[in-house]
Order: sequence, then structure tokens, then C-alpha cells
Amino acid sequence: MEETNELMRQRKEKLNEIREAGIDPYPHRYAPTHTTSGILQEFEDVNETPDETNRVTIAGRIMTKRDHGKSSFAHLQDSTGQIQIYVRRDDIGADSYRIYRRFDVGDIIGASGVVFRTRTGELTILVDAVELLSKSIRPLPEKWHGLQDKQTRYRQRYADLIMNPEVKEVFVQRTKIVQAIRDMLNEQNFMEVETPVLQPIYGGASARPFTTYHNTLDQPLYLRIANELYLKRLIVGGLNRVYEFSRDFRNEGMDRDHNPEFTMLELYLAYADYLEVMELTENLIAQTVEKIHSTTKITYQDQKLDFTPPWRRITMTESIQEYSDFDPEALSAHELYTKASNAGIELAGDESKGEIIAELFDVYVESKLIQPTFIYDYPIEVSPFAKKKPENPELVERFEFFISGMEVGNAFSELNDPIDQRQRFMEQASKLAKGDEEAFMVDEDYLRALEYGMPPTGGLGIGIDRLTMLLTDQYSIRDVILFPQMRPEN
RNA sequence: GCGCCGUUAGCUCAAUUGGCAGAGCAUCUGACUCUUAAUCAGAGGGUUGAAGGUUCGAUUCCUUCACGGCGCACCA
Repeated sequence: MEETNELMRQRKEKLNEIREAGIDPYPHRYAPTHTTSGILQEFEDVNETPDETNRVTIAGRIMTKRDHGKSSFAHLQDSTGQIQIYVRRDDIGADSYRIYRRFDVGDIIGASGVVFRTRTGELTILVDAVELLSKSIRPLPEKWHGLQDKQTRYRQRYADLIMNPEVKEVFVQRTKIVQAIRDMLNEQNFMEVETPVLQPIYGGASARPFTTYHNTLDQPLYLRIANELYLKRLIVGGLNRVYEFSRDFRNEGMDRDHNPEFTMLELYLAYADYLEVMELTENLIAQTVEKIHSTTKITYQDQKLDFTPPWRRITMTESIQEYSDFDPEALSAHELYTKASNAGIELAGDESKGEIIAELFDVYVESKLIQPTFIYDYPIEVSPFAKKKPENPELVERFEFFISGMEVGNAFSELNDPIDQRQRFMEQASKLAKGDEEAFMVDEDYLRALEYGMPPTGGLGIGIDRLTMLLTDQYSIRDVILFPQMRPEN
């Protein structure tokens, strides 16, 4: 892709002039002694008189440049912030100054000098040596309005990160969120593990997979839609507390909270049920919010959210009763079907009562759950890996939690009865045979593992991207993923 | 998949009813050794996302396409 415009042509010309002067425009190393923000802190007390004891060397990108004949001001940006430099011909020498004048906004340079304060009070480096570290031949966006175009920002995240410091902050926060969760789990003796991304049989969720092919094995492989079944194999193996930050892939639509690849934390805890996992969940997330924001009350898109435990707990059918004008438990399958049709839900006609209830929940309830809320006791038909409730075999011990109308996590008492699990697989297999693209295949090896015996286990999945959206006040999942999926430009 | 909106100089944005495509920043030349959206004087920079149509004339109206945003549908 050879792009040519006047500005790039001029910059390449300057690049050649610098080379012809015997200077390497792309040298190999440089040794800064300070960062820009470090200087602003350390030299807070310096005055207008330059003093040799306040000597620093920094490296950064030129973000603004104001040339005045035989002197020049510029702002350099490094990973920590920006600082002003003041360059005078008499300080760096005529030859150096001639080269300096060929530097552009966007170039990465190194500078040495002493820190002082300008007449207008800005902490500044009075430079006596500059060095080009990397010549930029593509002009940056305009300094005042920055880079606004969403398409360019997502496609050229590097330019977005240079121009919009608040974007970088979001991703710093994302890393801190993951780190906070990891630290807490490690403290609680969870073991971080890695399981296959390429799976011969996909499962653990309902979603269409991405399919690929291994040439040597001569067989199809699937990018994981979940890692659930692998982590539970480890529970069988005696790793009683395991977790993985799993990049999962689902071949489905994209919108403000769906990207084809996304990050899910899954964890499994032997000898626990879903009630214990519920407590773990609200504590884990509340403490994460606390670590990031020093409070459990935050604002997301003008909504006040309170993460302080305990969170509200309500069963799925109760929640439908609360947000609709009927009690789903009091209705027959036929009456529920009518309610769903009236609510605009498209049904094939062969849906079970439980499937219709799940649909009604989506329509009547999900978007209304603003404060962190546990919805629990799900229909068995939509929960093939969850354990039945002892007193009601139509329901399973499962919960999801919702924040700001978004599903953020999913958990259950894991089904460990191998006979029951085989039946559930058979139901999925028959759905798959009927053309349900989100049903999945029987995983005989997983059943074999259960047959050895899996302890009672609680499991949890948390959508890390969505959690990050909430904690960084971002409206779209694309703003918490560095390189969101996009169609090719041409 | 459907609907609405958008795409104009490197960037951010204008362009009246269909009538010579503009500004600011950036760039180039000159002046300027405490400026900070530096200032002053001058200059260059455009296949208006692509292809077609209507018209004497299209950035503007119509059709198709591409990409993006938002909403809906899908995604338990």
C-alpha cells in the first residue's frame, strides 16, 4: 500500500537530508534517566534559574513544536505524560540546531538538559543535546481536536493511543482489573491453568464455533467457545481450585457488547455449590471495583451502580412476575406460548416451557436489571451442564448476574452425575441433528472423566470485557478491546 | 439480515434552492533566542468513499456497492 501525499513526501525528503548529514535516523538505543511525569514530580520546586544539579535525559515523541528563529519550544510525550523542552541554537550548536529544525511533530527524539521553570511558570528542560531516535514519515492527526474518526481509531489503535491519552488509561485499567482478580484468586489458593484453544469437540456453551483444520492430524478443529469442560476435567483430576482467563471465540453477531473473540474468566471450586459461588462472585467483583475506584459505588453511563455486597437475589420466574403482568409459574405451557407470541417472540412451536420462560426473561427483565442482581434457578432445558434442584427437577442450580442491563456472568452447581450428563448430551445431539446450530456434540471423553467421579463443584464465568466496560465507563466493547474485529478496509 | 445516519485537504470540520470546493490546525518559504492552539508576511495541498444515472451544470438529487456509527433482529 504505497500512499503518497505532499506531507509524507516532504518528510521523506527531510529523512534523506538527515541521512546525508551522516546521522542515523533510526539508531539502536538510548538511555533516558527520567520520565516526563517523574520530572514533573521530582523537580516541582525548581525555579527559573537553570541549575546543573537538575540534569535529566528523556526520550519521547514530539507532540507540538514552536520554532522561533534561533530557539524553539516543543512538547515531548512519553509513556507517562508530556513535558516541554526549550532548545536554543547557542546551547546545542549551529550544526545540531540545523538538524533539529528538520525534526517534525511525531518524531521520537532523546534530549538532555537541565530542568528549570519558564517565565510563564511551566517546568521545562533547557536542552543542550538532542538526538533523533526515530524519524516519523506519516503526519499525526491535528493537535487540538486529536483523532476523532471511530473507524480510524479502531483500525489504527496506535494512532489513537498516541493522540488520546484517555484511551490508554482505559487499557491500563483493564490490565489492573485482570491483575486484581488474579491476585485475589491466587490468594485464595486458586491455580491458574491453560487449556486448549483448539478443540476437537467444542462445548460448554451454546454458540456457533469457528472451524479450522489441522493438516497433520487430518481433522477439523474448533476454536473454543468456552473452556468449561477442560477445567472440570481438572477438577476430576484433583486440582480443586482452578481458573483461566480464556480467550473464547463465537461465530455470531457483533454489537455493543459482543466481539467475535472475547475474554472470559472461568473458575471452578470443588465442594462448593452455586450459593457459595454467588458469595464468591459478589465479593470478588466488589473488591475489584474497590481496588480500581477506592469505592464500591461508581457511575456507568450516568447510572449510579452500587456493587456493595450482598447483591439482590431473585429467581428467574419471580423476576418475570415482577417486570411483567403475569406469574409464569401459574401458567400452562400453552398459556406461556401465547404470552411469548404476544410479546413478539418468534417461536418454532416445539419449544419447551423452560425455553419459553428463558425467552420471556430476555424480553421482560434483562434490560431492567441495572444494579448488580443475581437471577437464579434456571429452566433445565437451557442449562445442560447444571445440576438439578433436589426439590424441583424442572429447575437447575444456576445463576447469572446482570449489571446495567448486561449479562456479565454465569454460574452453577456443576452437574457431576455421569448418567444425567449423558442424557443431557443426548438431548443436545438430537437438537443438533434437527439443525440447531448452537447445539453441541456428545463429548465422550468428558463423560469418561465424570465416570471416574467429580466432586460436587461450583463453577463461574465472568465476561471480562463487559466488566471492564462497566469499570471504565465505556459504552462499547470495542472501546475495551485494543484491536476490535473489523471488516477489511478494501 | 433490516432501518436510520455518516464518508469532503494529513487531521477537525464548513459549503444557502443543484451554480467557481472553503476554514482552522498541520505543511512549505521568509522574519523572530521565554513560547505554549506562539506571532507576522506569503505559498502549496482535493478523482468530495467507489461505480453508474438525471441535468447546461452534482459535494448537493436518484440507483447500486464498500466501509463505519447507532438502533432492531440474531446471540439462552
